[in-house]
Amino acid sequence: MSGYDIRSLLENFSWLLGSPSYGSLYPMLHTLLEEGLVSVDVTSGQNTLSRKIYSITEAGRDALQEQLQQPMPDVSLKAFVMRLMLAHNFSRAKLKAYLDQRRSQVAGQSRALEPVFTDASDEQAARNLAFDYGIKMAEAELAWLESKLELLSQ
Amino acid sequence: MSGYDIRSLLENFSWLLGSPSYGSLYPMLHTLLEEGLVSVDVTSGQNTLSRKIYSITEAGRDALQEQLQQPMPDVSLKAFVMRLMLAHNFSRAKLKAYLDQRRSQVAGQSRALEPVFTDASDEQAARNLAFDYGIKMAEAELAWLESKLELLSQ
DNA sequence: GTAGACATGTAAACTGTTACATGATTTT
DNA sequence: AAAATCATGTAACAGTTTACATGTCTAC
Repeated sequence: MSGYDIRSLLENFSWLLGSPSYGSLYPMLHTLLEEGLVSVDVTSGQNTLSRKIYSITEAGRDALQEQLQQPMPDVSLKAFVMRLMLAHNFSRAKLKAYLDQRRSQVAGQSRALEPVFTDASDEQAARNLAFDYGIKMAEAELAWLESKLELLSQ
Repeated sequence: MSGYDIRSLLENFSWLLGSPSYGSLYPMLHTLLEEGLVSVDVTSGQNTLSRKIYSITEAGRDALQEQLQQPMPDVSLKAFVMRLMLAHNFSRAKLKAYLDQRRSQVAGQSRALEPVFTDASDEQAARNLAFDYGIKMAEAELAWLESKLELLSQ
């Protein structure tokens, strides 16, 4: 994909994982190119329009695989969605293990939220919106994980 | 609250909105103090333990109110959760309008995702996990918004 | 022909994290 | 008495955005 394409794709998910600005995206593509993790194919139109189509190389795929192999350092939603996008680089077993891991994570986060929620419930009902939201979103994610894990175990 | 307390609270939501490091949190509190948007009350223990309890000032509350008044520049989940936490600074009507606004936003984001989802569905089933996740999370959030809006309209 | 989308790129400014430094209190 | 947690803070570094700069293609 081109830098423009990557940004457009990521833009669809901006609410969940944010999307990089061109000021960080283009320099990063240059760096990856230097490191040989991606290759580029410049498709010129009639005139001087240069559309640079980047592709991942074998070395890039290896580096990605290695990254995905490591335990997730960041437990944020953003990190999860990013890995979900790269899920085709997982084997079926790896994907299952990953979703399993996410399930315990979300369950733990939800449990950690509950005491905070009930402790403040008498004072400010409005403030508890965020807690309620967190718990409900965690529930929804757990339901989604369950359904995907069921599909994978068949 | 103290800097430590603020971080602890935000830590509970780190998966949804991330929580700042002390390296950004403490300097920010110093800045707010200089600007008069917060005041500080130093509670010393027996020895030299300094626990600094920060409180929002009138000027701070005004500044916050003004911030919340403005249309949200950032449509990310993080920005939404942050505003939800500050919801007690909204009037009932403002809160309702805000949730309404969020509803159209999420509905739009979900709609924007759907074509991308179906377009690639034949190729890589694994990659579509992220799209499916996005759509299901949007559905769950819309359901949550509906329930809260119903409560507010009573 | 012009407005909007497509397309790439750089540099300054800003924001944030990481690593370090210090010390008290509480729990085992 | 050691370990974990509570508690605050700074400076170097890393990463990102914003603003700028440039030019093509497509639909009206």
